[in-house]
Parts: sequence; C-alpha cells; structure tokens
Amino acid sequence: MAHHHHHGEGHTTCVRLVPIFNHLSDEQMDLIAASAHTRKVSKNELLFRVGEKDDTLYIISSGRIRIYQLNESGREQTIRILNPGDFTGEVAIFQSDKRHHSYAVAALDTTVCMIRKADLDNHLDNYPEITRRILADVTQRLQVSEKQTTQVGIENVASRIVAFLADYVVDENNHTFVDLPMTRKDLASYLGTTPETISRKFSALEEQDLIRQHAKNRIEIMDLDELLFSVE
Amino acid sequence: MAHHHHHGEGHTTCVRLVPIFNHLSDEQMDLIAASAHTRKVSKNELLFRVGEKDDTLYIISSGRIRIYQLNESGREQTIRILNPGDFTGEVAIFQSDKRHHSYAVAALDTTVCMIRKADLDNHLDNYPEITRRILADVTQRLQVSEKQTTQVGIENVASRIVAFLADYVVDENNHTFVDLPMTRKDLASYLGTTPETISRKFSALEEQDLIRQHAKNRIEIMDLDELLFSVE
DNA sequence: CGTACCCTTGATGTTCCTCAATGGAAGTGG
DNA sequence: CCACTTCCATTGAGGAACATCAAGGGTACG
Repeated sequence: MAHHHHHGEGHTTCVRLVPIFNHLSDEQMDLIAASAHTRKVSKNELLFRVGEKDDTLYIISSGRIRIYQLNESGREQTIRILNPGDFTGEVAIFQSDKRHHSYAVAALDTTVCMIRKADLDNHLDNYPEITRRILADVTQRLQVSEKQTTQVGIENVASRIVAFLADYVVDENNHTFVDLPMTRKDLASYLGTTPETISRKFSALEEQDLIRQHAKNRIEIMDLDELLFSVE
Repeated sequence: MAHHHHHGEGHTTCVRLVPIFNHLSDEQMDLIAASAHTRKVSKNELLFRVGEKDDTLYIISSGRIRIYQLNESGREQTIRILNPGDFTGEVAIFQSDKRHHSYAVAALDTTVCMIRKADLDNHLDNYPEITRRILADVTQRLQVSEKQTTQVGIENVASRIVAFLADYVVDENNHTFVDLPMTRKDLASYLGTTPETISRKFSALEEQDLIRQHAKNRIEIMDLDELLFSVE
C-alpha cells in the first residue's frame, strides 16, 4: 500500500463511498483503491465525449457530473446526473462497443476516481458479488431511464416538472421544499423542453399557489398531493 | 434429467437460444433448462402488469412480447419489443423492489420460459460468467433506452421515424426495405406520438419520394442517405 | 465595473394532438 | 363462403401545447 500513498487519500475515500464495493473488508477495498487513479475535472470541463474509446469505470468522489446526448441541431438531452458515490462507465463492461455514446461534463468542480477495465476485471473475478451489485445498479438505472422515456414521451411539461419535484422533496419545519440540483437550463434539458417553458410553468404553478419560489433554486411545495393532482 | 422430459423440449430450446447461457456446455444448459418452466401466452394476453410481485426471469422462446408503461390518462409508452432469445425480468435481479414497473403483453401468440430467482441465483453462483453476460445485456439495453429518451425528448416525429426505419433496413435485390415489426399504433406508442401523426409523416415522406409504401407493413427506402439528410 | 450568463416575460409560429368520418383489412360466427 | 363485427389506417379540421425569437432585468464572476 505504501507505494500508493502518493496518490493521496482520494482513492480510498471514493471506493468506500460506493455501494458496489462497500460490502468488502477494509483490506479488500484498499486493494481496489490501489488500482484506482484520481482525476480532477473543473466545472464545465468534459470528462469524456461521444465517440471516444475508453475502458474506464468512473466513480464520483466529489462534485457533480452531467451526462447528456446531443442531436444534429445542437439540442441537448440530459440523461443523468451523477453525485458523489455514483459511477458510470458501462462502456468498460459492455465489450462489443467501447465507444462513449454520451458526453459527460462537470457541473461543479469534481473529483472522480477511475479504474481501468483490466483491473476491474480482476476485481470482478476475485469478488463476484461486485458484478451482482453493478448489475443491481445498472438495472435500477434502466428503470429510471425507462421512466424518463415515458415521461418525455407521453406526459406534458407540467406533469414532468411535478414528477421531478416530487422526486426531490425534503421536509423542514413542517414545510416541504425542493432544492433544485441544477439550473433551469439543465432542468429543461433533462425534461426534454426549453428553459423558457420551464420558467413559464413554474410561474403558472406559483400563480395557482401550488408552489412558491424562494431563492433561485429553492422551491416550496405548498401541498404535494394537490400539486400531483393538478397535473393529472 | 429424464424426470423433466414431461415439460417438453421448450426449455432446452430457449435456454440454448439466449446468449446469456449459450457459452455453457450442453450438460450445463440442460441443468438450467431443467429449472425452467414454460408458459404460453396468447396474443393480446398480459404476461405481467405494473405493481405485480414477481421474481422470474422470462426468456422468449417464440412469438413477441411488448413492454409498455401507462400514464393516468391511459396513454401508452412502449419501452421495448422482445423477440425470441430476448429476456426480461431484471425485477428478479434487482433486489430492493420486486414489483413490475411495466406491462408486458403478447404481440403474437408467444411461448416464454421462466426461471425463478432462487434457481437463477444458483446458476449465477455456479457460473459467474452468466452474471457478466446479463450485465452486458442490461447495459446494452440501457444504451438503447437512453437513446430512445433522447429521440423522444429532442427530435421531431419525422426524425424519430427515420431513425427507427434506419435501424430496420434490409437490402434485397438492390432495393432497400423495412418490414415494420408492429402496427402503426404500436409504432406510435414506441415513438411517443399518435397513429394519425405516424400516418401523416409516412404520407409526407412518400410525397417527397423518399419512401414508398408497398404492403401495409413493407416500406421501400428509395435513398437512405437522402432520407436521413431530409430530417436534419 | 464590466461582461457574460441566467432567468423571466412577451409575441409569434410551428408542431403535433384531438376529434371525427371513411375505407379497408382481418377475424368471427353462422 | 359470406355477413358481420372489429380493428387498423388514412385524411381533414380545429385547437392546444410548446418552441423560437427577442428584449429586459438580475446576478455571479473575473
């Protein structure tokens, strides 16, 4: 282990952070951490882009990564937001096509740790449970992605916004709040619409006294049930 | 093995059909087939529905299954079409929530073979490679699902249709054809639109001499590049 | 202190959905 | 095999939802 100390503590931290590894013993996690490398990505910097060859598993140590796709006219569809403990890089696992099909950009200054496929394969052989956990995670993501497709495909924008808000509510002192984890532009991209439409829908919900916009990204939900009902 | 012959040959057939098992030896596949059960589903019959508890892996032996979701107003979003050799049932693998989040309906008279989670877990323990292959498949499906989200989110209907057609082209005698694997209604559901809009877009493409509609589900592509270009 | 980006609101236009009517194909039962 | 029903596909008319273009003010950041 000692010869890896020059990498800093980041590896150990992020390996312990992520559910696919944290069933292992400390010694086992240290072994995995030893195979990891750290990369810092500044806000707005790309971690990878469409078409790039890559066989790396990325684990977010701190910060935030946004995964998106792009069409010919330049419009973005945000696929996923990665927070600390989340990982991506199924490209490294799915063998027959190792090119990225999405862009990954840092939404904040971010630190990721990376494990190369050769090392990961070793770990998977040694600890088959890791494969099971990755499978559980990817399966969960598939569910979320299919739900997103359905939302974008058959719900109107108001419904999509409300469904999104409902996923992010937290309760504080008998009040219900949502702290938006992204700008309206990014929210629009995630919900398959435009910032202008997001803005208008929020205003409309506020006029109906269903929500109240406090700070820019802090929204109070007056009555969640009523809000959900209003868009059916 | 002999005591399983009364199940018929279906099990063996479908276990051999599916890429997640066909790396195994005949004897190993026979063992897995022995744990499978067969179910016949008539056209338009549901295989499972939203909210049902279930811990089964379904492998399509023959026929076709359509997976879809439903919103409160009754609109359908088709998520996936399963053909022989395809499987579904990640619900059986992802542990924490074992309820279906989609409906599965037979688009044709269909035979599926089913493996229960307890048996599957056994197989996964005995042959870790199966987990890797399932992971590869789910990862691939995640890619497709994310692409579908992007299509539905930021492309107009004409683009979605053309992208869909491009995925299904086959060449015959110097002509390019697409045999639509479903009705326009189902295609509309898959593309997040309505049958009327599908119909109109096809007519428009035909007026531009980009396609020609022969039999109901047989479409000739006059020039694929031109067709792709026309919607950019 | 300026610049750039984000958010909001208005005016306008397009896309696509909804409702409705019709013709045709496929399936069903006599 | 034909009459009947049912579903599918097409086309039209109308309208709703949303995108686009444009301009304004607010805010963060160098």
